[in-house]
Amino acid sequence: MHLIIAEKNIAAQRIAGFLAEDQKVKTEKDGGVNLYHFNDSVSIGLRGHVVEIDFEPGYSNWRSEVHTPRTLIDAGIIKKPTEKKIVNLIKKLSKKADLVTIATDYDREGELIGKEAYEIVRSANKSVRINRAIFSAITKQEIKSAFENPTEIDFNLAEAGETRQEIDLVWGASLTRFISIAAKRGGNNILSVGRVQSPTLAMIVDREKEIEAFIPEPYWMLGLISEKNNEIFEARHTSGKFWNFDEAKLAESNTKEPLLVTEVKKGTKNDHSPTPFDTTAFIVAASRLGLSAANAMRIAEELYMNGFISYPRTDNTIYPASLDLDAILTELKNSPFKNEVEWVIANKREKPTQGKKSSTDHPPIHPAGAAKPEQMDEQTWKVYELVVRRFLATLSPDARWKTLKYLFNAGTEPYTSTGQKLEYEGYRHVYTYSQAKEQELPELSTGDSLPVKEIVLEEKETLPPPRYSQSKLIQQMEELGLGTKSTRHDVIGKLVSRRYVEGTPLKPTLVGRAVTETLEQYAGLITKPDMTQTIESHMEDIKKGSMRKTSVVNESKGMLHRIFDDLEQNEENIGNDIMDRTAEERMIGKCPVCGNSLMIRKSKGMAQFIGCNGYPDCSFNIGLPSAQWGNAIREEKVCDIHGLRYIKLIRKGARPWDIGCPLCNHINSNLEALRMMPSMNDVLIANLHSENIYSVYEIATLDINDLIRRTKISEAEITKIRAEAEEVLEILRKRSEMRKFVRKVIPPRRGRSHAKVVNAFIDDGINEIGDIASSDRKKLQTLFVSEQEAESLINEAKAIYNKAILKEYGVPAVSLKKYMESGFLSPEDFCFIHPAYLSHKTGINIDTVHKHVTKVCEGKKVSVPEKISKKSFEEGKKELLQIAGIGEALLEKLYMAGITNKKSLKNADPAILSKKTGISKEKLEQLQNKS
DNA sequence: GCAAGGTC
Repeated sequence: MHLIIAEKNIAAQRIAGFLAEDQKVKTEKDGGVNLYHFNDSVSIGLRGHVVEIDFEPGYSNWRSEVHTPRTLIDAGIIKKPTEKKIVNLIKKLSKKADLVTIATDYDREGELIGKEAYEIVRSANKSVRINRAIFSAITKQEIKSAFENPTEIDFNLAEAGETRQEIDLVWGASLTRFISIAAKRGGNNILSVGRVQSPTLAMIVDREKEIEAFIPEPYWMLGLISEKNNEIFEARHTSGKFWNFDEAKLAESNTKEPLLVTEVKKGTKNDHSPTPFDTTAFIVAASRLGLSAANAMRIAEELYMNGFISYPRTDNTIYPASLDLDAILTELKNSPFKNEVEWVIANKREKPTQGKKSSTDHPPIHPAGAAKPEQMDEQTWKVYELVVRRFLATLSPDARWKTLKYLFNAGTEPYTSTGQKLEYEGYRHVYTYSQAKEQELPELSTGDSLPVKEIVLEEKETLPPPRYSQSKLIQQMEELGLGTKSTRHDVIGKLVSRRYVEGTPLKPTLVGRAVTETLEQYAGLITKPDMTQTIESHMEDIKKGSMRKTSVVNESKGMLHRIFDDLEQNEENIGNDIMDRTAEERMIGKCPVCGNSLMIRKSKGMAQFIGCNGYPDCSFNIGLPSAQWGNAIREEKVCDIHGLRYIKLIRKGARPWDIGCPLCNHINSNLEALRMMPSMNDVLIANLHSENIYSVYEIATLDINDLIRRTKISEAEITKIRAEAEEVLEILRKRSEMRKFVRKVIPPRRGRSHAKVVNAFIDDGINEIGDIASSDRKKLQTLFVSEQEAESLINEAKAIYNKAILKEYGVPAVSLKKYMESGFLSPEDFCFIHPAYLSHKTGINIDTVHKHVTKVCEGKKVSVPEKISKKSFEEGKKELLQIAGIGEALLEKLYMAGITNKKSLKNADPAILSKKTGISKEKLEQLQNKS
């Protein structure tokens, strides 16, 4: 059997299709992994890397005294599978294979992924032949020739990839841990460091500093307005920017009518058709349609998976010869772009355009199938259309512009005007995105003498360089060799999620700045693109065989050790410095009570709140929703009323939760509860607010003398208000318990949030779980709850309610659990089921059962059953079991009816006993006779 | 919990 291993499922599928020729390919699914069988071959796709490197066990505790961040440098490194199913499947298939072909992508990572597959195969089959197929596009022609001329895995190239992996892990993990620990940050707030992310962040920080340091310079632009045959046009002074006002003024005063045409230059300008899309060019073009880099890639991947466009991760801007461009054109005739396609066929340029980069792994991004707008959402269609139009443009002739330039004299001053007109639209017929504009000028001849209608001297200022847009940053990263086509947009996403940068365009946060500056001071190497460039050149050497992984990695580790010498000596300073410089990020304004700073604070666990920096002297604070709903961060916007920064909660994979002004929010969310107090009125509320008391909780818990002093209300009155507040708190506590309960029992539905249900309950007077327990199904059904849900709500509520009551009566929790497990759920069960049965079923000692029963019956005010001593209970049990025909099962039934010994059995009325126990009358009489 | 690189 011939086993073929591709880099991804879709490649495996297409390779099978091409190699099978007219044979049928049979798809088999094995644990979510596809296998493609044809002839005597099986093709399977990896998912990129299926193994990952990590430190050997023992290094996972960040706070370890022994395994400090520095020790990661020399820690052992292991490979561990990340895709166990695929790895195991390959092992299984390898045992049956007599030839294995590695058909991963033809680039460095592809070679490493191939080597990973090779090692998996070898671990299961020591002797099978393993070769390598290389191809730069998954076309029939390339695949067939790759499999007819297989080569061997390039282990040097794969080793180059492993070198990069190890250096990245060791540097990234050790520095990330060090700086996070120094700045006392953990969990969601760690400070990450990496070969690619740190220089990228530094670029954004540097740009921000340039902008801050920028001093605008004034300059002046001199122009005039003239006309010919009622056609108005502008001319500008040939000096362009005047940096000196006096010079500009002089030129202005020397400008005199008439405006004499001294020269007319006519020409044409070639407007080259755009080159094929690589990933970066695609992202740039998509950003002009308003898409973020990550969105553009997500949509492109979706289009690719559906067969509408080719593989979107490529560095290639030259179509490979094997790509059948005419076939794609033919296919596109079935799309809404039929007219454009026919125009391209009729006007096709001799050779398609090409860019500078040809790489070996994938062709440029091009359409792969005809789509219709109905098959996808609007945005996806826009991206598809972009890819189609770009493809068509690369086959279309250049556009041509007619250019026109006039030179003038006005007095002693030289002026000029330029115009351009599209002479031949060329590719612009199909590629409608770029916006070069026509500039019309009237027809003039040398010697024409024209009026000067107006002279315009404008003062302007130079502008700072712009912040990076995502697409600009990606272009810059590519230029510097940072990241790859597949990872650049992710890196930006990482900087955003670490809260190093924010906004569009990208602006560094204080954290981003502090980390960059710290790294620049102590570990400059990791903040510069040079590190990547050095690694790249070493990888080139490893690939050629003139260097080995160990020496490159060891040299790199040596440098890292020297960095740590410095870092460890300054750990405290570094930590304090970062903490000081980022504190402001958490400040949201002045405390209304004492004027100190209010800060976003986190307590242990998920709790977060806004607290005063003056704590413990000032205890003003505002609660925030738990961090499970997102990390609280401040926004730019400031509240008009309170002067506090707005707050939002951010969480991975969720929309941000806008809190707005935390104090406004705090006031509003407490108003309803305040009004639940009978004595509350607007005057009292205003009084409390003016003292910065906003919640029922504060009224109930603040020091009473403090309360009196601040509100100037009499002690008697305050005591009454406080009692009311305590009652309201109790109601709120029960409501919140009920809210949690409802959330647990019934699932949310579209248009029916838990809040909606609970609010309907409260409006209807249902305030606590006990109210639900005593409610009826019909009533609940009018409150957004289905019949079934109503039933389970009531049942569950009863269980909880009963449990609470039993506890209150004094049944201890441990025993209660045993009763519940045996199905004794309500207080009634305790009073009306015989203690013998209770004891038998639960295994609880009869004395103890009697104690519990007594407590419950007294609590319920019903008579307590007669006590049976343990001794007589045991003896009775022995007696009964000695009677032939009575076993454990029958004994249980007898206990249910209160029969606990031979005597009570003998004296019982068999008819009544039969009813109570379900044992037939005849059988009972038989037993009575035997006893 | 950490990197960067694949892919979904």
